[in-house]
This record gives sequence, C-alpha cells and structure tokens, in this order.
Amino acid sequence: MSRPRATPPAEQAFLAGYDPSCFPRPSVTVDVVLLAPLAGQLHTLVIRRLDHPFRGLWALPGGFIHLDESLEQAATRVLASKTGLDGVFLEQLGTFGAVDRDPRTRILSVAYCALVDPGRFQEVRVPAEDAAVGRISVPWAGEAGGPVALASPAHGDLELAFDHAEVIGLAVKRMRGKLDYTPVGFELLPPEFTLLDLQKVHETVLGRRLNKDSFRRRMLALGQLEATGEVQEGVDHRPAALYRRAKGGLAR
Amino acid sequence: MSRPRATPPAEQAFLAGYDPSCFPRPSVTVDVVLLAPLAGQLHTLVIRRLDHPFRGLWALPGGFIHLDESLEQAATRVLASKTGLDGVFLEQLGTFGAVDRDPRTRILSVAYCALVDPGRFQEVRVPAEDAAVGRISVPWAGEAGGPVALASPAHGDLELAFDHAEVIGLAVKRMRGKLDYTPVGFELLPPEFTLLDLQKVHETVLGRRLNKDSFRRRMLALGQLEATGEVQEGVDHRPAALYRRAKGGLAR
DNA sequence: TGAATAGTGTCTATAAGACAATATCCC
DNA sequence: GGGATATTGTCTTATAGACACTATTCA
Repeated sequence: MSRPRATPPAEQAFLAGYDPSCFPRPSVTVDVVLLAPLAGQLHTLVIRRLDHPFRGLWALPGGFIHLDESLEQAATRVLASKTGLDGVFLEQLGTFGAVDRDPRTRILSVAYCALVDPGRFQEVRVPAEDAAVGRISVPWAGEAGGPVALASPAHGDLELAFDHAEVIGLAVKRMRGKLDYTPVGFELLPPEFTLLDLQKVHETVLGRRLNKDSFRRRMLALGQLEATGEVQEGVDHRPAALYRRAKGGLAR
Repeated sequence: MSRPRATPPAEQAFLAGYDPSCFPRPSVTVDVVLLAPLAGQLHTLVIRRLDHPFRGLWALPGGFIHLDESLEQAATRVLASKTGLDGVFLEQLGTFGAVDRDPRTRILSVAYCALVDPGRFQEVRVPAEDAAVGRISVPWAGEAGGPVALASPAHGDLELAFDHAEVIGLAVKRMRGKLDYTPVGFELLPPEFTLLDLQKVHETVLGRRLNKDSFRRRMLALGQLEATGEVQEGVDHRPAALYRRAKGGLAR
C-alpha cells in the first residue's frame, strides 16, 4: 500500500542526491517452501544444488530478489520459474539472517510458504536428477518448532543446504498454528472435497488423529463450507457429499 | 544455528573468488514496534523524523542492519540505542518489501515486536520533542488485520512515516493471534502480578472484555502460573494473591 | 460498618468425544 | 447380500458463562 502523500520540494532535492551505497547492503534471496499433503504426510520440493556452495546437497527453490519487484512478486517468480506453477497461495513465513548462514557473503533469506493440493504438486515437472519430493518428518509435537528431516523414495535421506531444515520446520509450525482459526487447510485441497478429505489434511498437518464426529460438526458449524449437491463417484462404498469453500468465507 | 559441515576444498576456491556485487542488493533496515499496555490500551513508541524522507512525521525506532550482526542482534541494538532498554522480549514480525515503500531507494524492513511491562515502558527517556508515546487505535475486530491509527496526548494524531501504520497493525494482529496459545501475555507484565492484571492485559490486547470466572479457571488450569504466596499491598480492598510465571512453563 | 474487589461453589448452556443405528454405494 | 464408508441421532463428559455467596482489606 503506497501512501497518498505529495513529496515536499525539499525532500525531492534530498532524494535526488541520495546515495544508496552509503550504508552496507546485504544480498537478499527468497526461498519457497512448497507444501502439499501426500499419503498422509506433508511433502515439499527441494532441488539439488549444482553450484557452490553446498554443491550436491538439497535446497529449497530460491533466488535473489530483483530491485523492481516486491517480495511476494519475487516468491511468485521464483516458484514459477523452478516449478512452472502459478496462481498458488503464498504466505510470508519469516526472514532468516544468521551472519554465517551462507558462506559466500552476508545473505538474508525471506522465506515463503506455498500451498497446493496433491494433484498440482504432482504436476510439477523438473529434471528428475535435479529435484526431489521430500517427505517431511517432524521430530516434535504440537507447535514446539525446530528443524525437520527430509527423505525421498528416490534419493533416501536428503541432506539440506543452508538453514533450510529450519525454514521447513518453521513452515510446519506455522501451518499447525494457523489451522485452528484460519481456512488455510482449503489451500491444500482441490476445489471440491469431502469432509474426510478435509479431516485428513488436518491430520496430516497436525501429525495426529482427530475425532471424526467432532471434526465434522466443528467444520460445518464454522459456516465456511458449502455443499455442492454432488457426491463422490467411483468409490466402492457409500459416496460422500462434496463440499467447496464457501464464497462468503467468514474470517472467524 | 550453524551447520557442522566441513567446507570442501573446491568450495573454498569458489568462495575466495565470489563477488557479492554480482547481484543487485537492496538496503535493509530493522524497525521495532515496542508494545506495552497502558490504561487499558496498547501503546507504542514513535520518533519524529528529523531528516528526509517523511521529515516531521513519526516513525518506529529503526536503523540499517550491520553486516556482522544477526537480524535479532540488529533489533536489540536499535532498541537499546533509541530507548536505553535491554533484555527485552523480541519476536520477528515480518518483512516489508513493497517497491516504493521508501522513496530513497529500495529498502526492505524487517519488523520486530518488543514487549515490555508498563513500568519499563515509562522508564524510556528520549528527548521530549523527538519522541511520542502513541496510543494505538485498532479499527478492526478480531484478527482481521490492517493499518492502525496512533494518537498521543502531547501531539494529537500522529501521522506515520513509511508503511509503519501497517507494521503496527501487523504487530497487534500477531499479538491477538498468539495470546490464546502462548504465554506471550506475561511479557507485558512485571514479574509478579495478580490474575486481574493478567486478565486486563488480555483484554487490552484483544480489545474486548473477558469473562472473569472463566479466565481465572483457564489460566490456573494451564499450569503456567505459580503462586508467590504473597498478596497485594496498599489496595483499598481485599488484596489479591500474586502470581509469577511458572518455571517449567509448559508450552501449551 | 460500608465500599470494593478476591475467591469459592453451583447451576446451566455449549461443545467434544463415544457409540449405536441407519443409509447408500460397489461388488 | 456383504463390505465399506456416510450420515444422523443420542448419550456422556468437559468446558465456558452466569451468578450467588462468602472473605478480606481499607477508610
């Protein structure tokens, strides 16, 4: 949001003479944690580093920001260029700035969380040798937080570059914290879904089982769900009703 | 957290030849929202800008980061240098990066929230003409979010520089969100306090009245409070028991 | 004694968990 | 019909809100 303010003449003169190099400047990157629920666990995409530093290790998709784009635009651009995805829900996670987090020079990283449903996640096509879908194992309960471990069927344990294990840990922690009072779970589902689908997403993020009856009642009582009138097809049992996110999704 | 990783020789050679200026770099500042509850409302400290840009308007205490300090160290340094406070609870709020948020050049701001009790807040001594304690009026309910307005007895409505009205808005929103499941309210109180003190802090942050009975039961049930065995002194009614934050304060 | 707030006990309304009963699909 | 899951309804238990009552201090 820009301020509707006229720049006074004295300030214009000052601005004309301003030298950006009068303060030391760090480099700044954005890194994107692309999250999707798959087979009951959160997964994220990491890319093998072909260059120094941390060559050969795995890193979140990221890149240096441009001076003519906002942080969110940078995250959108990086995600699109590395995965081909666009129109993805993005949320800023936090900024990592330990002095020695990058051995090259002082580099800050603004981390973003990107949420997609399993279908879109599996559409992502990147050279097989250079990317891995990592299953996130969270070694802590609740919202305690901390670094996490990643593993993939193809590459086994994925050793992460930089502080990316902590970045992914913060993403999981943030998701868990937001799930109770925001409709962020919808971002991890296709447009139409059953109540059990939604419950499984919650269970996947929280890492624990939920009571089915109470979950159903709570979700329907929130008024954020709208029945489509359709039901599942092709399941070998009674089909469940399909819901979509309600248009006037009240923010709590 | 630094990685316990030996740098391979090839990477050492690469690092020796790395040129930080090969990517364009923005300037980066930290801004600190110092929050304290006073007379039933959240207040924050703002400083009148003596230089361009936004000369004469009010801004959060802030400054450019140094390349040899972490972001949190920068926030600590800025807070200490502008207010004399140290040992304050600090938490990263988010990073603001709109392209035109600063008319000088591209400047990102990493915002931090600093929480103190009313006593420490009023200890802050800065030149009277240059600083104002702003009462925060929040024009939205719940956790909706958005910019807020500031006013002070001495200077009336405080027109804020940059995007600082949004930064303060995010601080309030974050505080409201965290209050339910973290002991962050303790940071806004002196070491010993009564249950009513704690309730008033919650009411101040949330901007609404809470049920006394239920609040008392809920807080005592959390197991994060420890009775000191002492009671209030010098009040003209039955003195309330004093509590302190429990040592083994269970997270949730 | 009266004003004021602290603290306790009890009742009610609401939400969560447990579980039984019935519904609807595919095979 | 059998297997599987959906959906509804009821019962029990935990928690929140409301409110009455007693306790303790100062003026």
